[in-house]
Amino acid sequence: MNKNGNQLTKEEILVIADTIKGTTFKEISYKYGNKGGFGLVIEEVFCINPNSRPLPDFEEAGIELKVTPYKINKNGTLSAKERLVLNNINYKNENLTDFHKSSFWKKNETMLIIFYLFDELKEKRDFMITNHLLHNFSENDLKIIKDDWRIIRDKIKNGEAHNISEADTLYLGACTKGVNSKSLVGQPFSTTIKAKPRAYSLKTTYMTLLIRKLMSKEKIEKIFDEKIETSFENQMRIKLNRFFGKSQEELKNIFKIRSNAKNINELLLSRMLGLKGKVSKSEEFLKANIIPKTVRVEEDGHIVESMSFPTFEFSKIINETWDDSELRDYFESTKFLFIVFKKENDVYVFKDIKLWNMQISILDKQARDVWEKTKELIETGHIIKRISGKRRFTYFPDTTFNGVCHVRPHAKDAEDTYELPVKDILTGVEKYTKHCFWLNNTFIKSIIS
DNA sequence: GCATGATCATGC
DNA sequence: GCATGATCATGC
Repeated sequence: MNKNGNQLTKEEILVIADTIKGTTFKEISYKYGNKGGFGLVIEEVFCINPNSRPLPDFEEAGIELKVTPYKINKNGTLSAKERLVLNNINYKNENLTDFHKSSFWKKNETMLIIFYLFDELKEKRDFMITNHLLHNFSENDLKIIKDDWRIIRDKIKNGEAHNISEADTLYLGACTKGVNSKSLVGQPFSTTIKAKPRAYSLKTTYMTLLIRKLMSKEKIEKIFDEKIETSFENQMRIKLNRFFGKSQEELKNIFKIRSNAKNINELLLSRMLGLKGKVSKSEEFLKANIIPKTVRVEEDGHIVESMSFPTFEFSKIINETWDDSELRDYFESTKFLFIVFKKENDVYVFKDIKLWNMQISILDKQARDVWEKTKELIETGHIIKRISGKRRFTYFPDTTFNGVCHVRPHAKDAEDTYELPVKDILTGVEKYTKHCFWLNNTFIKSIIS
């Protein structure tokens, strides 16, 4: 074997990668010496020294080495266990003018990704390396990643490095990277506000798709076989152009859909984009973690309904802190595609689409306030305010609380409940109708217009 | 008329 | 059976 990993050729690297396929970390470190973490063990195999240089690990071959876990879900599908964390972003030194000169591109243009199977029932040293992939970004992925990079770059340029959210971008993220959430670093375009240290990363959902394409046979449809020329959102708009202005009924006729399912609009969008399956199961939506949502606008421009999200468990929320809460994680990692229908001459007409994610400043202020208030009410048993006939009114934050979101029932019926960790003071009930966080209709209107 | 509680329709 | 997406319905 070559003594210096930096000098290995691509072919030599792939040969070595083949030799560790099907082995556990225990077996490898027995053979090569145990230097600690998984990444270090693998670097030992390839005779490269840990470094944080701006160049790829295999300098000559131009390949960066990555080691990452995946898992088998309860339903048998595979998922990445975590995002793939790449190089740190040095806010002050990053090249902010040219993507091809950025630290991201210089280091990660080509990656050898080694996958190991995570299993919570096993000890870490028994995890097995099962696959590897020499990864180059496809043309369309690269287009999207360049746009993502510009979004991150613009935040830094605008002195907004502290407001970067993973959901701002589609595939390439800028994840926080610090010993704890309190460590902060300076940023070049703001003298007053420090930001969390961050690293480039490929989103968990992006990694999941890589894994499924590599290891499972399931067919995943792509929205874009053609080259993406403009932004992802605009490219979809171009595809949808001939359907704007058509009513729901017209669209149902065009695609011969008879269903009255409540997700009919997602089905229609899928057909309009030329997909056989659902748009939420398309490669692009899965990779970027985009959830489609219907918005109905009335003739005068107002929106009647607020927007629901998955329910939360009362007993879970009280054991969370905001920073590690399910709600924060959800809005920090999820993008939404609003499918906008507007009422015209008594029918709802397909108007437009809009990609949206909650900005960090709103997430960590208004959404947090609603969450903290909700947690406090559950902890103290202040749930029911009064009862009126069959209806039970609660203390949960309502639409007037701060104009962004509120808490309301979201269940099959009133008897569809989760346990309350603390009995309700007024009635003594120990379980309550499932609730979720809702985005206010007025807030959605402000996003759409 | 709007806010808030309640519930529907479907698919997995 | 239930999560999900969506909308209905009551009463203030």
